[in-house]
Amino acid sequence: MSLHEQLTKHVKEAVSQLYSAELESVEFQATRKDFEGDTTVVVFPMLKVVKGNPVQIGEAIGNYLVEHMEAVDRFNVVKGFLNLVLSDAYFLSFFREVGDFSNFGTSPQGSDAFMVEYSSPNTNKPLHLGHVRNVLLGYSVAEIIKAAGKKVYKTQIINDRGIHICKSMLAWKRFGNGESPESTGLKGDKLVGNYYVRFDKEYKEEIKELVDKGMSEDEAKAQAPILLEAQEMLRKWEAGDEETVALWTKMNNWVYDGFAETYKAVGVDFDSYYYESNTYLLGKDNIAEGLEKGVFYRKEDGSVWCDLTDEGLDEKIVLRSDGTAVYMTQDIGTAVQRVKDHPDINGMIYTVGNEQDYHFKVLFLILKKLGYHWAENLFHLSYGMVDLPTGKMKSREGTVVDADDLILQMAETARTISEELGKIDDFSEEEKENLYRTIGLGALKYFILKVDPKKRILFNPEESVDFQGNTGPFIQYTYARIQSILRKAGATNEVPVADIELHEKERELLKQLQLFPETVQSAAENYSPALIANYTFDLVKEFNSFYQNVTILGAERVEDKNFRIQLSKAVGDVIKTGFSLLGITVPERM
RNA sequence: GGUCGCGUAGCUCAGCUGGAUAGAGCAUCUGCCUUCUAAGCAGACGGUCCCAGGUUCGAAUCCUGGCGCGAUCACCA
Repeated sequence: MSLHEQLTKHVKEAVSQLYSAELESVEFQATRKDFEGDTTVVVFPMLKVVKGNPVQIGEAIGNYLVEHMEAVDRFNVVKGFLNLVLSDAYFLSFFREVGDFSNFGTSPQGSDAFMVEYSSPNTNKPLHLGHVRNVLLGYSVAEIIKAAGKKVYKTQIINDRGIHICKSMLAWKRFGNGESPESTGLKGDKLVGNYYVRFDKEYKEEIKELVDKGMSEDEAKAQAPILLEAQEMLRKWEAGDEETVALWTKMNNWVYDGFAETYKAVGVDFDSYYYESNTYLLGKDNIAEGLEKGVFYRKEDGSVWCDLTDEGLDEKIVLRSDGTAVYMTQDIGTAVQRVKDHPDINGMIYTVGNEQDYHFKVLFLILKKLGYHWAENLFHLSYGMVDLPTGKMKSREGTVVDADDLILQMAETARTISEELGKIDDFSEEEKENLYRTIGLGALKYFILKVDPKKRILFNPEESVDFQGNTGPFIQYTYARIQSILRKAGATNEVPVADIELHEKERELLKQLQLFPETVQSAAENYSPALIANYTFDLVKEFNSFYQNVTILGAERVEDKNFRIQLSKAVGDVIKTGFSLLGITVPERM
């Protein structure tokens, strides 16, 4: 039973015995820094069932708790707030019970399985900062859910077909002179991306020419020869034209190789891949099924619709009049297919930008109407755009922050700072490069994940990302600092923790450590890596304060020294676990 | 125009299902390395929580109406 559960029980008893009234629940909050106490019972809500002065009620309950609970040492009442001071024995027993903190806060895997979709790129351009946010969020949420005891499948849907893919194919065919990643030394996704940009350039020139000849802007956009040719290419692809499909396969593979490199650099992975070229025809059976069930209806022209006006939404098309699939059809089919492929799935999380909020609202509703049991557990992990000071990023116009460049740049910043500090001069070149990458990625990931996903992020490449204060490197630094202490301390893990009197800073640390498991649960329930980031930051701040104010290795009494070393190790373990949930690794030295 | 999201210190952000004098970091300014890593610690400065009503013993938080920013309203994906 957790402390709050025990307290709740006793507070209810107290109220029952003293006032013969029954409380529904007891409200707690963290005690404010300016008052003495470790946790606070709020008396005000009790006034509904207990008549009287909140201070007196607080005093009475406080006395009862001190008498009946060993964990409660003493208390004070301010207004309607009953501040409880917990006993050292309570904190020490918590610390002893956990013992090994290396997996503290995480739950063993249960049978409930979830699928997390993220990344989901187009195969006509390299990954940029927007994808980075997506990938980091998706990966982190997957790890958090895993830590909360669920089985997780990470997946993505790859948009590998369509007119936009044909555009880069066509430009390469026309202007590429047979260039390849090997011949140019370019990453495959970069090479293909260049041709996508090239297409747009040619397209714009053709439009301009046509407009100069007197055509209207709209007409010119529709009639530009290069566009017509791309559309023809798409038709050929759909018809299975050998040459087109071969080119498509070749160029997509270049892109996949490039993506794989980027994913590896970022440190994310996937358990399965779904390709739109395989799934874009899916869903028609589900539409037929829905028609039978009366979930959908057919219009005169043959198109099929879902009426969502009762839910406050519109009517939504799910199948074109010519019988072909739309985006929605495909997404219905893909979802069903995924559950077929993984029968233990009981829910799915889609990491997709907030411009698709409406789409997913509709998709989830339709899947529910179709009666799938797992449709109750669908979540759109929606996130805000990453904007630059100059405005929105546009691949076609080349105004993007490239993911690979960004990672390199962050590592460079780490190098500059590290070299100035000169603490790792004895490292080999390879060790140094690894460390710079670790720190650079730590800075970038933390920068993005500490923010509520719903909020837009303004990324200023000039000002870059901080390495001080509430940042990844600050937390990594604290971890390295702890490891340094542990190296100097030698092995003390097996020494039992004595019944010592706790220092204020030690109490604060133990309190913070205690919060970790519920933080992980809460992060999983809210799909929020930011909760983990903020928790870890608070823990680290607390530790640094402890570190600067209390000597660890220099403690006079050996019991204090042993405890402080073990406490430091526990904090290090939790930092490591917390950061692993954000996809951030921690260095032994920095 | 309809719908959804966001609006908290100069800047970047925390503030869970309403609770004490609204918190961090950056920036600015003060101190602290002969002692466990100063990417640190201790402190100062900095706020009409967008505005106006309402509910409540109590509102940054909930409700209503405005304002500002963004997204979205295709037989596109």
